[in-house]
Amino acid sequence: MTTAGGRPTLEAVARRAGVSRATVSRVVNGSPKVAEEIQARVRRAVEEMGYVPNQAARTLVTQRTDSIALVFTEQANRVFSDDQYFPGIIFGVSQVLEDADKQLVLLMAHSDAGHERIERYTTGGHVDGVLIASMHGADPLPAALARHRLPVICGGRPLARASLPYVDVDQTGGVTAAIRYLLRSGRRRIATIAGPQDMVAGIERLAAYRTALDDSDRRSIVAVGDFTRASGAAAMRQLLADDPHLDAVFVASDLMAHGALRTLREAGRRVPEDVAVIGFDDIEMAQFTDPPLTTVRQPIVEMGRRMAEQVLRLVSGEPVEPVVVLDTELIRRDSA
Amino acid sequence: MTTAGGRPTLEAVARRAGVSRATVSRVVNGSPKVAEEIQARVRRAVEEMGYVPNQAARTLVTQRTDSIALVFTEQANRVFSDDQYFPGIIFGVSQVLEDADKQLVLLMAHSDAGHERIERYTTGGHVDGVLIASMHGADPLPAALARHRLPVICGGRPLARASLPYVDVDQTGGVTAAIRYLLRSGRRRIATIAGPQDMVAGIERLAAYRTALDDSDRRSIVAVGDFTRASGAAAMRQLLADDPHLDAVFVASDLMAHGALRTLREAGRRVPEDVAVIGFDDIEMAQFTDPPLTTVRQPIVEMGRRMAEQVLRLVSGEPVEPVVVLDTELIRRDSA
DNA sequence: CTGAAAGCGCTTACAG
DNA sequence: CTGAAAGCGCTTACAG
Repeated sequence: MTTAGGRPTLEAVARRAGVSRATVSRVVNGSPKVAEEIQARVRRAVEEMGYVPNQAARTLVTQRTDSIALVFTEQANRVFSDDQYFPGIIFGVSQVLEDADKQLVLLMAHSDAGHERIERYTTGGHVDGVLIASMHGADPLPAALARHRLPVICGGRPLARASLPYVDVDQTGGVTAAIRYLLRSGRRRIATIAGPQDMVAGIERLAAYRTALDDSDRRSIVAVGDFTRASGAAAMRQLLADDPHLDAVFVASDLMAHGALRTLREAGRRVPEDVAVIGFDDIEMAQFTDPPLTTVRQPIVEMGRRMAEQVLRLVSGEPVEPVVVLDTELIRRDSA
Repeated sequence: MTTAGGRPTLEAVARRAGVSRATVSRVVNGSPKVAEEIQARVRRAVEEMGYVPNQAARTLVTQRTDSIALVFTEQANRVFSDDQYFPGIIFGVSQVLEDADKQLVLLMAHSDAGHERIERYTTGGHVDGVLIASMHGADPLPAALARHRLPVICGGRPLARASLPYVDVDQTGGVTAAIRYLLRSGRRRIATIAGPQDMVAGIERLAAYRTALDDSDRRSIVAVGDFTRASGAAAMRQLLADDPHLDAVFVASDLMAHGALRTLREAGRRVPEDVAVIGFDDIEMAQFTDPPLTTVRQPIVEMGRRMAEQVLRLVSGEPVEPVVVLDTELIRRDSA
């Protein structure tokens, strides 16, 4: 009694061990109320036959999949660039899921059809819970998932009205620390390169920049990028054209800051003497730019970990805090 | 007739449409031999009830999962750094799988227990095929999978004796082009920072460097890194200590080259005047280093795509070429 | 503590 | 073209 793939079934193991299917099932699932001796016999049979439970059959009856989906809906340009966000989140999530013996199913959508496929897949009972790693605009997915009563945790505050539990970093605190530092060190014309304004991280960092400047009565000088280096380089050119006398720039991601640094070098501006630059992220690269980048550190891997922990809690019916905010920290290097 | 999760079943749809389960199943699966009118009736019922087939039930009978596993067995330091390899492969694979309506299941192992879990999972009938993205040493996983007759495609030539189909880039061609270029431009002491010597990419790039130098009768000067920036910076320091007069260095990855660039700057060496630097990868960052990096471009996303295409072919019973090698190309910028 | 039996939600020959 | 029925490989009350 083996499957088409040649794998032995519960039935086969039971026969070999001279017990019923039910007993083998209990042993395999670690039920305590099986006689020692029989347990040993079953275990031996399992071992000898290389038995592995068929997950589909198990899922069909238990209604559990032991899988968690991690959803990225993102354009090529960002995933493709060496943005640290994606691998960082994936890494954190996979660590926690690995410990919990859950499977990580990665769902990526690069198109509308892909979006629909993701909705079908997640609401189709393939996974026990969903992690949404990045959202653009008022993504309808979270609400759709909530309607199906699927446990969902978002990375970053969802922009849609639906209130779902999420994990985020203290964007405002980080940006405020950066701007205050610039102010304290005597910078007078502080510009910013903002992130995409359809993403909450982009929106919140820009808002925090504005608020921090308002307090100090400096005027804001803004260009918008999309978190890639190329966009940072272009935004810096625009900023320099808009205000040739700017003496500082807060950049909403390290990658964009890297692009801005190149533009500044090409324009003959010295960093930090002429222009101070502060990034956001503190990816490894920040230590290797010229000059090394002063930046706001956000704990991306930790964010992935917390998201995974929260969804696991939800899956097992425990309550979770609706909002988890992780600390950010200004890391001083040489660029400001 | 709905499931515990509240989702409607085939049975429920059939009842509503006034037909049998078999007929609904045929319509849902696109069987052509169902009367037009009945098809319409069924489709409407499906629509109205928001029916989505239960994948577990389907898998149980068809023995297909419509999922493909992508396996990474890697230390934290590499996944965690902003290495382009992982997201690039994931991106390429996910594009192809998305088009084929297959699911990407990401399997990561950071520990021995994780390794075992992956073997259990993949051989346990959860996926139709496996992609192994990076291997260290003579990883036993490929052989284990082959034993279970699971379709497997490797990224890079497997080091273990087992001969499995793989997709790779033309490592030797790329390295040779780099070294010859250095030679032609009159460099006399050409060092290398090699990748980890338990990975085939590390091994082959070093071997190609040696061969190319042998031909020219220059002696080799070698330091070994692990593909991270920090290791590149350290290796460069060692190289400078070993041979203060070196005038060129071929670095086996762009990230390590970035680290090497910083060390050279700290040591007061000008690039390319004093020391020419050539990297390998051509990730986005290479355009933004100071100076912009001359490097060997390898098509990582394309490699992911090809791996996915191959495994899909295997899954559907078609034959595949045992070896696919993608071209590499020397990209000239300012560092050499 | 152990087993017989029902049932999870599908697909697919087999009849008609 | 359509339906009744068997069966995929498990888990889990229910008896005993």
